[in-house]
Amino acid sequence: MADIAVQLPDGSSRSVAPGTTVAGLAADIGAGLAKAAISAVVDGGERDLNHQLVDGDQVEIVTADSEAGLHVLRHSTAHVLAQAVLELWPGATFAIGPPIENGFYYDFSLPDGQTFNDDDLERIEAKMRDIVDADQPFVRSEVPASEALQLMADHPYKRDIIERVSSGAADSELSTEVSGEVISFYRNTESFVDMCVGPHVPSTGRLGHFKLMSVAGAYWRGDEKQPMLQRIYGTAWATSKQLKQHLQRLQEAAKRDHRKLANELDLLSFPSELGGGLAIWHPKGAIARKLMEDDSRRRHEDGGYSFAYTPHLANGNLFETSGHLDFYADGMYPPMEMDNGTYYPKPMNCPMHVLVYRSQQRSYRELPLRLFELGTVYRYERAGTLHGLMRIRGFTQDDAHIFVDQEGLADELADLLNFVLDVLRSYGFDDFTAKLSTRPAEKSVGSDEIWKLATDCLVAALETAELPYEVDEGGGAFYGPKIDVDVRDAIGRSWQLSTIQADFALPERFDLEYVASDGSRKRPVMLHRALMGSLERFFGVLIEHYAGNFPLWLAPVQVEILPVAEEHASYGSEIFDRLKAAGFRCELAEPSDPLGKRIRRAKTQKIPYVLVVGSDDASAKTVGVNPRGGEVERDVPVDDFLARLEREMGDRAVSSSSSPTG
RNA sequence: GCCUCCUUAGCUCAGUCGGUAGAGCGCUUCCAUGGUAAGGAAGAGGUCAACAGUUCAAUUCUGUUAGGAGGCUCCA
Repeated sequence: MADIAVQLPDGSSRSVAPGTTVAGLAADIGAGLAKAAISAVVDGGERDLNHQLVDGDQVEIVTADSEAGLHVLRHSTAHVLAQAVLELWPGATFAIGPPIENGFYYDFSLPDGQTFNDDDLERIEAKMRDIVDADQPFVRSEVPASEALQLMADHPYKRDIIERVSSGAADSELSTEVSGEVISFYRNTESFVDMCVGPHVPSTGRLGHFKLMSVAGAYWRGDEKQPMLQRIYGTAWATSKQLKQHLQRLQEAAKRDHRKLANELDLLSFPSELGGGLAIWHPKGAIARKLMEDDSRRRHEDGGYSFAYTPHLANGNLFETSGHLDFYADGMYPPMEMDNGTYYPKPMNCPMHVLVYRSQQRSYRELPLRLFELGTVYRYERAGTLHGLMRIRGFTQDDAHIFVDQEGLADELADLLNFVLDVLRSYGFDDFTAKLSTRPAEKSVGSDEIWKLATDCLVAALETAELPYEVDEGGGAFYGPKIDVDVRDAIGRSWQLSTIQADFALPERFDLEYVASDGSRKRPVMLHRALMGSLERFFGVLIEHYAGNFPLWLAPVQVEILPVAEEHASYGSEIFDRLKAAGFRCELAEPSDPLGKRIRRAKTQKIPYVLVVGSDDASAKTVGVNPRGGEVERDVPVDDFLARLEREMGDRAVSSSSSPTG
């Protein structure tokens, strides 16, 4: 029989004997590849290593160092998890177990309402190691749906999947489980078989660099009304080194956790007496916050914004008109009955800014009218969703509402996006991605023309700013399109911070107008935008981004001055006075504790500069400089050190000196 | 709201197979005067998250509540 030819990804063709499997092809190409091979993509479809090739196949061999290969490893590890659980808990049933970022999970339901606890994870993991050591093959078979239902007779969730798939109702969530007319299964032993599209590693011996991480509840099909299953999360990698690195990354992230650092650096706290999701800012956190607020106000002043102040409570009528009581009541704090009205803590600032706009007749000459406020709002977030500063019930937005005519929309949005990026850059973020959310299919307010105009302007702004973006087609709110800006932090995590949202609904609801140049009454477009989002959350992100090492301008204490001994105390306070007069935040540590102890204390507080001053310094008017993360420098003239501080402040130094008027 | 886990001194954590508790840091006082990451000693500090139940006895076991962590769901 003649050889068959298969195409490789580099465009070359290779002849192999008929009946050759993917594994055989890999071995034919090289021993290294044979060893690294996990699965293959044949003519666009994922296949196992023992899949037989036919003439003309386009073959790409997948190895564990690729994302696809890791996916297969993780998926196979999930099967091993399921096998272990089903062996350890007779009568247990299983649902789905897909690979996810960094690992996998599997959902189970245990008999008699049993649940997993943390100790169970160790038992399960030990059982999984046994299965890996046994090097069981993953044997594929394909059967029609009717037979599949019999095979999974004891597993109602699997049967549910089969029924949904065979009726064509399956969604993408199940794409790793089943697809198509026939249902495929992978059998590892006489007793363990799992329904699965595959592909899988050839045998469990290929696995092993995994760790079970946690147990959690998860609703069947992600639906609150469905039964809650027991989900086990694990992480899995191609090598033990990768696994170790992943666990180290988790540790690094844990070290930066803003809740931990906020406590260690005495920035703020969440006393239980206050209630969940509410923070108090301690003096050191409050200084940083004030600096952020001052910086924000200065930038808005320079950027042509007018300021507004609005109260924390409003009569319910306002939120009736704005529509928040219709659409957002679940997110609002409960009402207070008083006088002859019902009052609510405000969940948004926008209705109040609308009232500012409407307080007088507006002319086109006033547009764009930009109203800015550090506005504190209260939202009822469900108890289980609260998370430090990241998800909180009372918070302050750097909120602005811009009222603009259609002619001015394009310029305003372009300027606005630059303004956003400038602010983010000033906090050391430089890796941005954006998401454009467009008109939803179901229902929306506003004409086709206005939607098109606003969306086009947003696209133009993104392109002018050369910001990479993806489009969430139909993902916008019913009242207008928006741009979300994500930033990547110092350890590569992505945070959604800024939002620019067009709103065609509120101007309508509040009947907003301006007088156009031809004397006619027109309706403005309203833009909502927040740069930092909430100050609280932004500060949380900053703490993690900087790992608590705030840049000089933002550090609660910028310089710690340590006189070596009692006799240097007066020189120490001389330095303190000079730095303070120059506008820097300093602390002078009395020499009652040993020098080493005082240095350690300042270092653990992550203070940017520790100055040690002794006899040499007093006579020569110098300081010893111990910079955060740098080498000790001796005999630095005080003037030089001051100049260095001022340089490092950059354009933030402006806030401490009075700007000329006139 | 749901699932799992957690709550012991100001902080970080031990511990008690049921007989009301310890360490380090921090704080106070005394000694030590030290040139770049923890000097020494003494002292104060706890209704073992709260409430209820079982028990001769509960910080420990059980239940409820509150708060926290990780998930799920939610985030107009």
